[in-house]
Amino acid sequence: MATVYEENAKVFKAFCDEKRLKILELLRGGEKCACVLLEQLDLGQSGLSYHMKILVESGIVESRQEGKWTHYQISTKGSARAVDLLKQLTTPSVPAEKTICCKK
Amino acid sequence: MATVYEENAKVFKAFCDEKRLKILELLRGGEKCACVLLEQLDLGQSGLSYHMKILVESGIVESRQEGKWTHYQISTKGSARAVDLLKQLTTPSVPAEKTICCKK
DNA sequence: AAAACATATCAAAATTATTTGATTTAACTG
DNA sequence: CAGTTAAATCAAATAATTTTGATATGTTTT
Repeated sequence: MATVYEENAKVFKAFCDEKRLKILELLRGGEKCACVLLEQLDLGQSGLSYHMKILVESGIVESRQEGKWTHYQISTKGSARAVDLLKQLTTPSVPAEKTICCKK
Repeated sequence: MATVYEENAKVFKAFCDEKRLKILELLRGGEKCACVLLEQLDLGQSGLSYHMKILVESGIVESRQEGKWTHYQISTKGSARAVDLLKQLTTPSVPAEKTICCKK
């Protein structure tokens, strides 16, 4: 089983890579078929598939099969969850402890 | 010069790694000296330094020098910027284009 | 059913990130 | 000023990610 750290890291993997940010930018314009992404990106077919898998597993993108085509779109829910998580990870835990350290 | 994709990816690198998430968790409890982080984490001195550099460069953490000690804390501004950026990266661009593709 | 097509998966190679130990830099201490 | 300490930097080793090309899977078309 994955630790909570690994689970959380997975969400942000979506945003850690240039290629994936380009894919997300395209998806901001609406749902896209893999074939459309492929012709707009400097990526081979298996490379696109690799990145789409990471995006889907992060929860930020969802896919919809239609015959032999796969359509991808940004997940509103997944994105909202990522925003909440990011806030949580950077918000002080309530009683900000006074750490005494480095006594000279 | 770095692309905007690289710049944006850098922000989220902070959250992509288990060790860095553990560091952020500690910093949620308030400002900490490197020496304190070191004794709470399974990391060597140079390893901690490596990760702190990535965290500082992401803008999520800020450092404060005090004599020979370095103190780290979560940056409120940097975190807010990351949240805004995340929202931006996942929000549909205004007129959601209807993409026609994959005509059978 | 065979051919064509879209996408996923696999394995190997290439690239990038992380860890580790040694060295350096800078600041304090006596 | 010599010695000590905290943290940064460097280089080498290791590990993880990404790319690439080949093959597999599943769907549609003929």
